[in-house]
Amino acid sequence: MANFFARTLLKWHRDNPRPLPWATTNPDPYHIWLSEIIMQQTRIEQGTAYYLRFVNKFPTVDSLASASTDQVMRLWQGLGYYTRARNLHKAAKHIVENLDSNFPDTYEGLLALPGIGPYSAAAISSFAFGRRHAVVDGNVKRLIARFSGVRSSIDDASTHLQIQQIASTFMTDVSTAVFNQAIMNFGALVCKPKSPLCAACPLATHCFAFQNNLVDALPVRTKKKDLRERYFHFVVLHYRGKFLLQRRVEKDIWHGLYVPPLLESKSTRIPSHTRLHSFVHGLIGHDDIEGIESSSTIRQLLSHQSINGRFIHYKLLAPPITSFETFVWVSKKTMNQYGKPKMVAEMLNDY
DNA sequence: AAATCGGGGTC
DNA sequence: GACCCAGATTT
Repeated sequence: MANFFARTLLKWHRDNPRPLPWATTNPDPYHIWLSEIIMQQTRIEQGTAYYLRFVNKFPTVDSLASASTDQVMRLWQGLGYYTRARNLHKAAKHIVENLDSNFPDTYEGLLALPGIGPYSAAAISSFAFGRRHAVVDGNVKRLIARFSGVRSSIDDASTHLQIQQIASTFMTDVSTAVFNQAIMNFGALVCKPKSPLCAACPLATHCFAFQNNLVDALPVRTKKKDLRERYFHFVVLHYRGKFLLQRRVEKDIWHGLYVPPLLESKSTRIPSHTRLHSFVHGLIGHDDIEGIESSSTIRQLLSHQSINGRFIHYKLLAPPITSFETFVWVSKKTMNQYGKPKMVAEMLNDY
């Protein structure tokens, strides 16, 4: 079975090339690493443009390490899961400062870097250094759950381990890098989540799900919980051609991005005049302001939250008295230096 | 083990 | 709308 799987998979791979900018005949570990971090939980079609921008702006790990946090976050804007960007930057600095700018060339060495977990350690160690570690990503879990008839939830850690072992068995006696590339491509292009191409699938003759009419029932996934509704009232303070942005800090969404100061509430209802003025006073030390306009509510769905955002604009009638370390007063021009969440970037572009 | 972290494409 | 993506990290 293992022999059939690998032989068939690799033949399909030869017949169906999928050019990827970072997968060249002479792979650069920096390029492989960069691509793997960017592609975590991201479709190739979405992430490739970001990869090209990063590798163009930061051609080497040294150039990435010397960049500012704001530069990195700005380039990452729109890609989501921003902890990836901060860990990418942290790892780059670590490699330059402590590893003489050389990437670890083992699975364990890579795993120790921030932002690199089991999948990325397997991917980078195999693609860049030819190490024998089978990758297990969403594609591989789905494909093997169907092919081998894995009935337990692919979200369980024990199932993940089981699939990892099956993949390792299938990988025997073939090039690790080619096998890993092939199995992910196959999962993405043939054994798709919805409407997989079973009629054209070369593995179908030995596929448990196909033979037992369970293709739509596998893989089994754990039901996810409902979204948390949140209501953000962004307060946009305008003063002499500039407006205030604030860097978001840890333990919430959009860490490291910049947003107008926001007042969170339990409903879509606009906060009271009193509460808004008190909030502004806490920010700039006075509330000598004049309301300009308020937007309607904009809804943005995240993986675990539903954000209902509203923008309330004020003009300052006196200069700000107080400030905070996270504040930046930006103009239309300088605002582009800072990474912002989608709904904030769109509001500023439209305003 | 479960929760958390974005945004976009696809059906 | 629901699902899911070259997952990792924290709780």
